Amino acid sequence: MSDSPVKEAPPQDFDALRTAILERKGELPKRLTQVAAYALDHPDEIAFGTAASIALSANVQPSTLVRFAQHFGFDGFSGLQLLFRARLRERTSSYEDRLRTLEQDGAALAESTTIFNGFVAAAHRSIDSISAAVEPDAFERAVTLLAKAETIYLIAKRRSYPISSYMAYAFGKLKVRCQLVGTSAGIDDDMLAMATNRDAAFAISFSPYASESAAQARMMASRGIPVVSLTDSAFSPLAECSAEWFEVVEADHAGFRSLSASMAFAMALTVSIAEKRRRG
Amino acid sequence: MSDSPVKEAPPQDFDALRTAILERKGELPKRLTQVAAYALDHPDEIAFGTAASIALSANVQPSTLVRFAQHFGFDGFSGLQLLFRARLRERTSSYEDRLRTLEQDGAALAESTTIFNGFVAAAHRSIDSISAAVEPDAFERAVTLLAKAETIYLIAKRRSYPISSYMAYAFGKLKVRCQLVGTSAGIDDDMLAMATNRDAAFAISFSPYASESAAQARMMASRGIPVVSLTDSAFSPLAECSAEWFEVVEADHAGFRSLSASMAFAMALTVSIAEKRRRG
DNA sequence: CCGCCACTGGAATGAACATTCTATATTGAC
DNA sequence: GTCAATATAGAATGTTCATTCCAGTGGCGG
Repeated sequence: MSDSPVKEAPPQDFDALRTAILERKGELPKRLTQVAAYALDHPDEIAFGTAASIALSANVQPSTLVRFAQHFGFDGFSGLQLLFRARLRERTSSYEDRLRTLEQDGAALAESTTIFNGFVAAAHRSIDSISAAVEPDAFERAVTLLAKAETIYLIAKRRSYPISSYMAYAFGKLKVRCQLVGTSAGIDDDMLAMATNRDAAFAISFSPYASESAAQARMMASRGIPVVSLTDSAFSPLAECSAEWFEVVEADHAGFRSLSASMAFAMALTVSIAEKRRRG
Repeated sequence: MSDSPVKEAPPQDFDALRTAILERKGELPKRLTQVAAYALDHPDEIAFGTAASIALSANVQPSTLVRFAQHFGFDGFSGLQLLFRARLRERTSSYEDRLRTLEQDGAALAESTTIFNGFVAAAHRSIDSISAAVEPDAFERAVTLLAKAETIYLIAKRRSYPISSYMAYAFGKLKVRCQLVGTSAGIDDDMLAMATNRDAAFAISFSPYASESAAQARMMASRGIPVVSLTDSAFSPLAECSAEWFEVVEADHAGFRSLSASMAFAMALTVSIAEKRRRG
């Protein structure tokens, strides 16, 4: 009893655990060695399975798993399992742990620095996620579609507007004809009315969706004008009326999103379109 | 009872489920739609969480999750959860070979894919570089300076305009008074003339520098109005007349720059200012 | 205006689960 | 060879969880 409260601290991340296991694997009892080997060989099983199912496939008793976890300082098996799950999550976005370290520093730093670091990390994650989410084939189809349009109509309101306005600027430089919709009040619908089916539209809208943008995109689609869209959820009203649509989930910091990933996407699209045109 | 045993078969993999959800999202009741949106937007949460924890963060009842799963032919929530877990298992590998394609650039890939990858990589580099280049102390001083201004004048033309327009949008949401300069032709100087030394300005300009922006910033400075600026070189005309200035070098791809890093910086600044004000 | 039906929230239920406990087995020392 | 100490198996326990059930609500058609 006298020394049991002196619990050694459990490893905080998967790598630390892995190291600890390898260090101590020589001095571990037979069954625990067995568990150790199984854990390192089948980490996914540990992450998803229940104690019973893991015990079965590792040929040990469930209680052995618990004792194994306790040997490494965890309260029980569940605590250990968390590390295996966290590992799977982070596989996807390697910047998540960096973000966490940044957030931990928070205490000593000025608040503005914390916010800055937060946005930098969020931007990184967003860009990782967009590069995973965009299908090269779909992107190519969207480029083809927009490249053969006579005029590209850019539909965007509110938060999305800065993106379309930069696209309009770049299109101008690249000598691609485009029409920015949503700039000054009132005349939007008149401009859209001039679109023919030799044109195409690119719409951007993030939650909460501006109902106008959705309505305008739908209208274009119903007139046979192909619509490509960028949005943040498969549930966006834009998705259903678009010939091609892309999902970008901007990671947020404290509820605010920077448009970093969307900007990268928009530029890639813009330049790709111009390039495709230039080649005929 | 007569037809309830005729259960429709549940989707067998994540993509099938996703498709099914999107198909039926129109005819789903309110709460189930909410779950559907949450599920597609936060698949990782569903994979790892418990029904209770997921219900909490999706703002529904646990029972709703079960009903949702049953609507799609599963026995219960657990069956649906299996799909989300399977997806995560598979993604580990698919994410890795996505990275591999990113590296073996050019060879067999469509040009648009190369361009896309290029912009993603450029965005990453830009953000890395800005997080290294911005001095926390200078950032803090800039925030302090702008936070105590009555009105913040945002000066930006051309390529920088999308950034300032997003800042203006965010400031609006955050109830910080600001004035966007450079929007419609002609009245800029009149607006700036109204600025007092209780105000402040934030100017953005990248090479090739719009001479107007530089002139306007200089004019503000000469009237004792503090100017903070974001630019891409120490030789920028903005640097010399600014109380604080920051350098962001957007990595370019094929000569075109996305504004990813500038956007992250702008949002960090905007939110920091609002936060500082809120605290008094 | 009334009654029906689908939807929803919340509590009740029962199953699955991790953990603990105890009897038994194994190991190593003297 | 015997004893002590540690490890292990398997049953018992108490908790957490998904699921079910029921009452209340709102909307729609008669």
